[in-house]
Amino acid sequence: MARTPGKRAEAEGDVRARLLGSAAELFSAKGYAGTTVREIVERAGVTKPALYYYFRSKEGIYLDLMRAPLEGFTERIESTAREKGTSRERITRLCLRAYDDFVRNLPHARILFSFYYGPPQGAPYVDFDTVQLRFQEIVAGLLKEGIRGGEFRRGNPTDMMWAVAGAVNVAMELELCRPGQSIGRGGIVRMLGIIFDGIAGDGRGAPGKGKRE
Amino acid sequence: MARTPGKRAEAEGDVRARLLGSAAELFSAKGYAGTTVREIVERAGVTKPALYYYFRSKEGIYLDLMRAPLEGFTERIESTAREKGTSRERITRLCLRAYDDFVRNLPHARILFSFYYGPPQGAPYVDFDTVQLRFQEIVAGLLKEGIRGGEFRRGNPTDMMWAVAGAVNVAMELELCRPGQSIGRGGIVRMLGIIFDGIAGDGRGAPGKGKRE
DNA sequence: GTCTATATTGAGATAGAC
DNA sequence: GTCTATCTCAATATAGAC
Repeated sequence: MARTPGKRAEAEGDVRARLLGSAAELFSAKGYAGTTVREIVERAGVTKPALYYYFRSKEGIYLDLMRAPLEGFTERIESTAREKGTSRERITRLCLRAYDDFVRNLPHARILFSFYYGPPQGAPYVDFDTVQLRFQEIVAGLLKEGIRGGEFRRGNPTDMMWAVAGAVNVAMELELCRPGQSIGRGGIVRMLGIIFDGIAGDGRGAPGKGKRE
Repeated sequence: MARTPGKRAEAEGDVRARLLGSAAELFSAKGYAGTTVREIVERAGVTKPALYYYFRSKEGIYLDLMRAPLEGFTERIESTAREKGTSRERITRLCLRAYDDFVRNLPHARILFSFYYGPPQGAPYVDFDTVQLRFQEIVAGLLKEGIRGGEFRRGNPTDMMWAVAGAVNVAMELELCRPGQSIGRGGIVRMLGIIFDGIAGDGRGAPGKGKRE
């Protein structure tokens, strides 16, 4: 709980915080199973018992690490979804907000993704699905609104949602796996533009600008 | 090399093949680091020295396992890309072919994905990037052709490629992470339809069918 | 609170019999 | 070719001094 720093508060600051930072980097780079307690404490400049003192186990420091970035994400997304605008604007804004959150917590996101797409590696379960499902529901809801209001064509909102989610995923995955080639926020806006306006056309207009004749 | 089965060829067949199958399932389910050779040999109904006899190490069986599904993929994709049709048909066919290959080798694909999105877990490097890049190049090439030929609007073919790749990825990831909700080949065709024709429109036509007035 | 030193377990790998 | 039995090492975790 409330921590009273010991007699000698070292230059680098709180031992607990250093351990958390060290664990984030290592889990992110080498995975849960691939990271050893020895590495975590060495990078933090302390010894093993310090880790076992603050967190009860390797699982403990992992869970403490993952709690923070997931908390609040859903609230931020839901509040963003309530902001005004056309359906198109609101969907774009929502995707950018999710992407911003992702980039802001890149090391944590890397860990979450590696468990989502990969095996659990013996790490304790962290509920990522609920957050993701909520995002998908909200996008699908905005698409339905857009269809009902005549802003979008009739069609299956679930399929549309997956196309949108695919675009956001691609941007995140590039940021994760090919940082040099990342297409960033601009890329998301351009991909969404393509999804909204389509690739097929009269061969003269550019997507997002090509008006019907 | 050529294998001469020992005096007693057991009911279940080749020990080597059983070991490979066992390793595929376990690596796929628990990751490389999370899988022990003890588990592999137990599931195969043999003992450790058998594994070390056929493959020289844990790394050895892993590499033997991953070689097969990657070999030939690029050739199949390139040959598919040469088949006739409109750009739109050819892109759709290409995406479906890649997806079919993915589904056919699901356990191997799961392992590849877990290393692509996650940390290497101490497993030896397998070149997945080259295969993926080639696929992306081919899709981008078909998109450029479609633009040049007037079938598609002008626009950035790289952005279009990412939108297409995102759709294929989503279908693969659903198959991988939510098999019950998988949207399958039909889902890919519908998402590509949305990407080609766009979501925005006159509010009356359905994507893929909505003709200009 | 943080250390040194150690217990304990389970991993990958091998020697050598058959 | 496949086994039993074992080696070696590194991992998580802890006891106990300061």
